[in-house]
Amino acid sequence: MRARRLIWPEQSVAPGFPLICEGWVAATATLQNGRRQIVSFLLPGDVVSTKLLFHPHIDFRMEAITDVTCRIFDRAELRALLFAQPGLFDTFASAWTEEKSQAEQLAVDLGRRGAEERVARLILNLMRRLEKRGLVGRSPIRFDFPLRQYHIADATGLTTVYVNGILTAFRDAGLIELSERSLVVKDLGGLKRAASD
Amino acid sequence: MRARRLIWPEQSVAPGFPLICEGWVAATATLQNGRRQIVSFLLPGDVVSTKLLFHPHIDFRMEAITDVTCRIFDRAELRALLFAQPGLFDTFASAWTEEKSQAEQLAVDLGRRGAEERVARLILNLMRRLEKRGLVGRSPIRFDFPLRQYHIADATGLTTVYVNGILTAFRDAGLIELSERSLVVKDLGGLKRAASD
DNA sequence: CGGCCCTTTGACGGACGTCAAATAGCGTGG
DNA sequence: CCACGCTATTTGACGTCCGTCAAAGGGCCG
Repeated sequence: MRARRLIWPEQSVAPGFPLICEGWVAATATLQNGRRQIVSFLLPGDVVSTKLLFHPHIDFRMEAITDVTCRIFDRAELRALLFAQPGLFDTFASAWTEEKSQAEQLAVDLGRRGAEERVARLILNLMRRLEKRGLVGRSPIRFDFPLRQYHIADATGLTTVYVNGILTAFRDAGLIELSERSLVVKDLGGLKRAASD
Repeated sequence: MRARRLIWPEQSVAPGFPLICEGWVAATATLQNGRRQIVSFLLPGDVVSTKLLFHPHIDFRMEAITDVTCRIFDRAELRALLFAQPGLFDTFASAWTEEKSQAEQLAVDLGRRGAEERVARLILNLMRRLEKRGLVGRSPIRFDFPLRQYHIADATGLTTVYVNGILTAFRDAGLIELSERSLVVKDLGGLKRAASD
């Protein structure tokens, strides 16, 4: 699927159990007044949502940030496999747990953290998730970062204008470099400190 | 367990798979700087967390709001039962899905809604959940509401002072009556409007 | 009756949003 | 290859929502 395209609209029915192979996807909620909140980013290797195994209903607008390829499994088939293989079920349970934990952490961040903390934590979270996939380069710490500033704003509950100020502050403080859809963490300790983490 | 007592501290190990029989519980995250965020309220009939079936690790501080009684099931036993009875698994999957959905909705509210909306939505959410259990009286719409204003503040990411202002505004607008740990919704339509819902 | 916790109220401050305009990138078509 | 238009970034001035601080009532329990 092409970048910046809607993959699935809100309240639609998923065609099966999709897994992201390449690219980044945003799961976005839209309110009446037009405000948007990104509930999660899906990275390569991520399942769209574990709940789709049992409820084919998509809760959020799914939007391709980059070009995306995904593979769609058959629900019934996969479900049968899950019950047949004990180890596979545990893997699935872990993914499930991880999803919920991410959502709860997001709520805590949005409820009780300041703007800089939120942005710093978003960057660090994405970094950690990409690290598990071997998608982060070491010395310097570098990874693909296709998010626009409005993605960051929608994910952190801020405005693009304010996010922009925070990013330039981070740059000026020598914490990160960000250009060409690529992010370099120049001062990991400093960034973690900004994230209170 | 007695009201206002800690049931389980953060990062502890649950003794099994607990179900709340009576009373209200708050699942709370605490940050270094002392700020708190309530991630969910547990009402009578709620499972503490579906993930405890597979990972006995408690992520949040569990605090009794009222006196609480709960029943603790054996993990292994329940897990076996789950795979044996097909219908039971679906019920479980629904509870799982519901938990995640609640967490995501909370994130959206905290990220993109104003203070009044958040408070109104909290009240309506609790009302809907209590309704399913038959714990809401009709004409007038009335239910037990044991939350202190600081609970509301911690759940909505606000301060007690500001929450207080909102509640008096709701009272002055004739939307609710709140006293003696009991809440009457006097103008459901108005409250829903305040919640943009 | 006294102490503690909770609620209520007011004045003030700050973090973040809004509005606006200029600049910079980026893709598309001639 | 250049020109054009759209979209994204950047910057500044100003506004507002909500937080902070402080103090004065209420309620409840010992």
